[in-house]
Amino acid sequence: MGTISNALSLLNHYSETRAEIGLAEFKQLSGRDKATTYRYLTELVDFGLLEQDPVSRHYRLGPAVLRLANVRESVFPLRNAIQAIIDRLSEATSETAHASLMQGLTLSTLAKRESPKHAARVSFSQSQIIPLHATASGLAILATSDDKLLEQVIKGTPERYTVFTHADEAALRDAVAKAAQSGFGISDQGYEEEVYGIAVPFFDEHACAIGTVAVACPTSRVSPELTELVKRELIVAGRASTKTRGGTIPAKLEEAWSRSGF
Amino acid sequence: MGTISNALSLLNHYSETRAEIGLAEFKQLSGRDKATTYRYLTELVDFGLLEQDPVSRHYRLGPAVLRLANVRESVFPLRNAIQAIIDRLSEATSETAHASLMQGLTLSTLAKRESPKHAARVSFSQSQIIPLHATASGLAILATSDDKLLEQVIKGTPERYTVFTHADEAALRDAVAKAAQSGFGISDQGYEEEVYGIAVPFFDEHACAIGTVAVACPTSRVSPELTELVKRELIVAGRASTKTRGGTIPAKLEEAWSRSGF
DNA sequence: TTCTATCGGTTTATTATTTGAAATAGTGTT
DNA sequence: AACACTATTTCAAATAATAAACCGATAGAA
Repeated sequence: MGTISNALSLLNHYSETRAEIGLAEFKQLSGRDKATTYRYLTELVDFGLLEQDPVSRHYRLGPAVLRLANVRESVFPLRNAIQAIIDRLSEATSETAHASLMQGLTLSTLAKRESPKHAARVSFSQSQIIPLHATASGLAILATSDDKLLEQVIKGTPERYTVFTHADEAALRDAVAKAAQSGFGISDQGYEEEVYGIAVPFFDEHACAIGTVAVACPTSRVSPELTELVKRELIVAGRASTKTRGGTIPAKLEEAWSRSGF
Repeated sequence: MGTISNALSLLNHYSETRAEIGLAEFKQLSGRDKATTYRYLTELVDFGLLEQDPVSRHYRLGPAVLRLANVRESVFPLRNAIQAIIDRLSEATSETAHASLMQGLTLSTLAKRESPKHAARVSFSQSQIIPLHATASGLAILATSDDKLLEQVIKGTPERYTVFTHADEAALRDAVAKAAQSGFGISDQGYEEEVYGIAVPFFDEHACAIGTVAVACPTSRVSPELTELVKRELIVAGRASTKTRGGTIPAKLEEAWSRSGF
């Protein structure tokens, strides 16, 4: 750990519940010399990563973090980052992977990749609008969102796509409960015949599910080994997507995953 | 300038038009040794301010900037609210509007919007660091801040950007005095040719100017009607921004505005 | 008031770390 | 094979960190 890392690590002491930190407190937190801490702070202020309250003389996160975040988003929006995650997910599982973003009461595809490993694979339209009640991604969202969302979906009289679709209220509630319990949204031919999907959501800074990453494969290829691998990779992808967004994963979901043995 | 400032200044090379930068390019840009540059970069990557593309090995702004921005916004919400104000301002004036925050002796862009009404419009880089002496926003700040700020700017030998830049002390003092008198910072091609800007500051709870809202338009489109409209809308936007921040507008500025007939 | 303690900020000499330049390896391109 | 680039090493020279002391302001207690 060099000087830069030491100085930057000061920034990690800020959180939603810690907006301002004074010099003495920083000296305490970092364990370094007061003069050094002070020099770190003034350099961070000079760059704008921190700013100093003129009256309390305490330090808080500065305008530069906003400026940099603006640049990153305008140049490297969420989509590109998620695409990379999806590519990796598809590569690791040798199956079709996709990411979607919440859009009203549906999900819209954000990125996808079909693995070239298998000729028989699930194909996805980039422009597809995905219903919440009939897909793995939808169940993952419903299981980790406010209950009001589920009630809205039920009120909208979910469409039946296949004989396996959870089109009636009881079946849907049951599927959502199962997803909440396991930490994975799973759809066995609920949207299209012969397609088995597994999904996990990713989250924004309020631990609110904003989208999903998912893997879809032909039912003929489903096996305990494959689902185990897919689930493991989905957790990685879900974490990465959440991190990219600067979000946090709710503790409930982490618990569900560890209940499921991950 | 210490190590930290040197390392952080690498981040300033990113902009909307520069998403990824490689090691050799950074060495060029920073003028430092290759090994040092490399050490800087790896430390910035470790913290997450940068991330490295696994294939091109180039560096781009990392997830930490989003995380930090989220923390700052959740604890000190400003950007989202100001963005809405800027959108409205741009909509109402059919011109490019932007907001900036004080950062040391410069301003850093917080939000912007270009009106789609005109094909010929002023484009703004989100990453831009704005000098105080040459821009409408800067003059608005200088006119409503402690005189010490102006003295510091003068001591810093203001750079000349165009033939219109108030680069000498007398011209700058005059421009600031005019801004204080009228209540508006105005820059006629002081920073960029063909760009006319008008700005008003917004304030914190100590009636201290912390940022600006501004409108920029091509000089060819400037007219009494437009400047009148822009000024009216700027006052609205400045009040709204100040209110969002929980600040108060100094009586002096209110008087200047009413002197100007608003 | 005066004494004391705390906090932000600054200085100093000594000690420890970082830097720069050059040399070297690996990698992918032309 | 030559080239351009990232990555890593070496070590004398340059720079930063440390600890301790000190300043000035502020706040509370005697």
